Amino acid sequence: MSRSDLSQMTCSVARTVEIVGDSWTQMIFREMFLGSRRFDDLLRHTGASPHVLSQRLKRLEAEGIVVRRPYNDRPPRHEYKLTEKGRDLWPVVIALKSWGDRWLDGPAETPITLTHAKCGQTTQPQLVCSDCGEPIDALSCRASLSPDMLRERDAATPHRQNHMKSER
Amino acid sequence: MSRSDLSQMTCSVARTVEIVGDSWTQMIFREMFLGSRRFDDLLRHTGASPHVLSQRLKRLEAEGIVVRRPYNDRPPRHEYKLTEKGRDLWPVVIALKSWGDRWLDGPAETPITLTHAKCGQTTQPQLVCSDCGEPIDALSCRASLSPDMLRERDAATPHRQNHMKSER
DNA sequence: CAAAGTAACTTCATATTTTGAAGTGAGTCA
DNA sequence: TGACTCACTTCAAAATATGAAGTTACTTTG
Repeated sequence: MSRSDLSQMTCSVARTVEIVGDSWTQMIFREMFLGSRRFDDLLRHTGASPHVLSQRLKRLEAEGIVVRRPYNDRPPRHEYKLTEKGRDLWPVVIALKSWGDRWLDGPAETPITLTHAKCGQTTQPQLVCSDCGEPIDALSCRASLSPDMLRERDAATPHRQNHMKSER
Repeated sequence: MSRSDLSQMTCSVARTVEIVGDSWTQMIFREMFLGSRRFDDLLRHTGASPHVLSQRLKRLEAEGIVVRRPYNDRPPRHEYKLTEKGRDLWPVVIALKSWGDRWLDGPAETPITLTHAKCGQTTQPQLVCSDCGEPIDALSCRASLSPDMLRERDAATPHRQNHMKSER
């Protein structure tokens, strides 16, 4: 039982990070949202090693985020597709892209341009309040924690315990 | 020059992932958005080891995402704060939280509740089109890639080169 | 004023993971 | 028959993480 087990935490951010919080997984999502389906395409386009890609895809499959299925019988060929659960991670990738476009030096031309099918316009997705519809950011929101989560956050970590308390 | 160098890529997602695409960094952001400033608080609340926390904070400081500054001279004490560049990563953390709340089994009560200061209501931030204001998702958008990025994506990776081409 | 505590780290030995290259197997294509 | 493609697996070496313990510079408590 190495590493602090994020998957058992109360916090939904922690549990999500445990599943999708690594570079290659995030690169895989970018690629899948751009349309890659096949192992070799993901390999070439993400730059991951075959070993890492294989591990990540297995994990994502086990989590129900991608499905692996044959698209050809002879020779046996497989493709990986995002499930609805997987497609719903789109906002994560978009948030990464938006931040990079704004804050990192890059090419003059935005590397990925999004077009909204319904309105036909180029779009830069924005976060808004579900209640009033106004744009929302870190400074305009207050977070409150459930009792369970407060308890968990206050608990001491394995290393660095509270030595003094209760010899009892 | 180990590992494929994501920081040199054209894609803004790749360059962002290189900086913030690991579990502990993402846990640090969650914590800082919840108000933690001090090393020991981040240590306790994220569950990271001191070594990892120290490395990550140095990195984030070098990237201008957090600032380290004294809040006390005698004894010397420091705090870490998000810069505007750092605060602007809020949508990433919110996207992770929203996905976790929707898709992962967790406690009945949402561990983190957000309240929008301006309208005073509980909110679940949503992504909308910057042009028409309608909710937007993976299926309602089309991505197009810049020539630079297309070229990069098609290039062969270091391992797995194209052996046959151009004996001359 | 000595002992205990606290914040913010660093160091260290061990364990785990990643990397990059090479290999494998099933089947097609020329 | 031989070359090739896809989808991986295996491997050794390198990099990174883990968890415990130690360090430094002070303050607080008895």
